[in-house]
Amino acid sequence: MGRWEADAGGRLQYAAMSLYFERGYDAVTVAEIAERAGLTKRTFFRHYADKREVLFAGAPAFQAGVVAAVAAAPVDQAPVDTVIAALAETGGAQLAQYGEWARARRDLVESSADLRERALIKSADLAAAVAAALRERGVAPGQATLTAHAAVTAFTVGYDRWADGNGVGDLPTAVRETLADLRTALTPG
Amino acid sequence: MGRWEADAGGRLQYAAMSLYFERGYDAVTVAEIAERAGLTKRTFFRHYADKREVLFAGAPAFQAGVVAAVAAAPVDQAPVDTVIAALAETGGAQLAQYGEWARARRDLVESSADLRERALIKSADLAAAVAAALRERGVAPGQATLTAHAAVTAFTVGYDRWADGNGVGDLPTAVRETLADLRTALTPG
DNA sequence: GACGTGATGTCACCCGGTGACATGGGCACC
DNA sequence: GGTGCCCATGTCACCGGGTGACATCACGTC
Repeated sequence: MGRWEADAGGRLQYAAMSLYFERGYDAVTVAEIAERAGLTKRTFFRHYADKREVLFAGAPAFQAGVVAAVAAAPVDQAPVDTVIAALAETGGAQLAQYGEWARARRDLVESSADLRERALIKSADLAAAVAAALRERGVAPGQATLTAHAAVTAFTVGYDRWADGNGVGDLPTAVRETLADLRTALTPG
Repeated sequence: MGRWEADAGGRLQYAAMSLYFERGYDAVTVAEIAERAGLTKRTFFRHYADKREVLFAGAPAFQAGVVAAVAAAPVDQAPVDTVIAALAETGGAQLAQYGEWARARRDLVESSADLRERALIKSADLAAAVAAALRERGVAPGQATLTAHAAVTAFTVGYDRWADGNGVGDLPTAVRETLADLRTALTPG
């Protein structure tokens, strides 16, 4: 490897993020991203399926990590606790390092309907993968779906709260507290 | 009213649904939809913001109905029960009538990533509106967000279960049962 | 040193979506 | 019963995202 300038995908990602932050998502064109990375529009689309996907490059690795953690967890706890632990720890390992970047990225995603949609489907896909992993462990299908959705909701809201604080504090702790709040919200009156 | 052929929006919606069902979402072009409705592409975009939106024309009314039901509910119950009742009853009134159509529509949405994204953001917007309505009633902000998300999840999953059965059975009942399952899923082990 | 391979470039194209401006039928108002 | 306004629609030109087909070119291999 290394015939052309190395790490074309990484350069494209960096160029895209920089331009999105500078000008806003809508005002940036794929041709401009490619140009800044020293490549062409066509090559951009060989590395990223579309203009949105470049902001979610880490999602597959995160999902794989969570699924692996669920599969490897001991079986002596409630499924929802297994999933929350997997999300909190994988998140702490792969996401928390970005610290204050998290908030800027979150604000960017929130600024565009297209990006919000893409973020939502990433969460939905994550929930579906987690549900499948739970079924693999013998959890009833219906319970697996609901458990996965609830845990991912707790994670997403907890991550948001953590990002709101510019990444100070512990991400896993924020997630676990959010799950506790979710349980409170569902307690019958 | 009635200068040109009446109900351009409705004709466009009917033409779009027909073509989507006939050929699949991706294989249909906006120009074709407009042509079948006896209009032009430009007019389509005056009635619907984009090619996806035509499938979610009822969403604003549904959201408004749910928000109104939440606002009008008695205050002597847990917030999550208020929201579930609002979702179940508004859903029963506005959605359940479609019966077997529901499944076909659901399958269509599921067949396209673009449509799945759009469906997800509609749910997210609904949850945000419900959360706002809860805060209006004095529910703490954090609890409002989580309550709304949980209730919308229960509604969505319950609706899916109901649609899987081709719309037989009672939608509100399916939703309430799903909430009960969600509570079970979150019970600490 | 011919050859295959794989990442990139080039080019032409389709389609979703929009801005600007023209058209023409109904309606109010005189 | 004209006159003029309003507004839904049509027309046209354009931009940008996304793709298919084919060329190119550096590198490793035999």
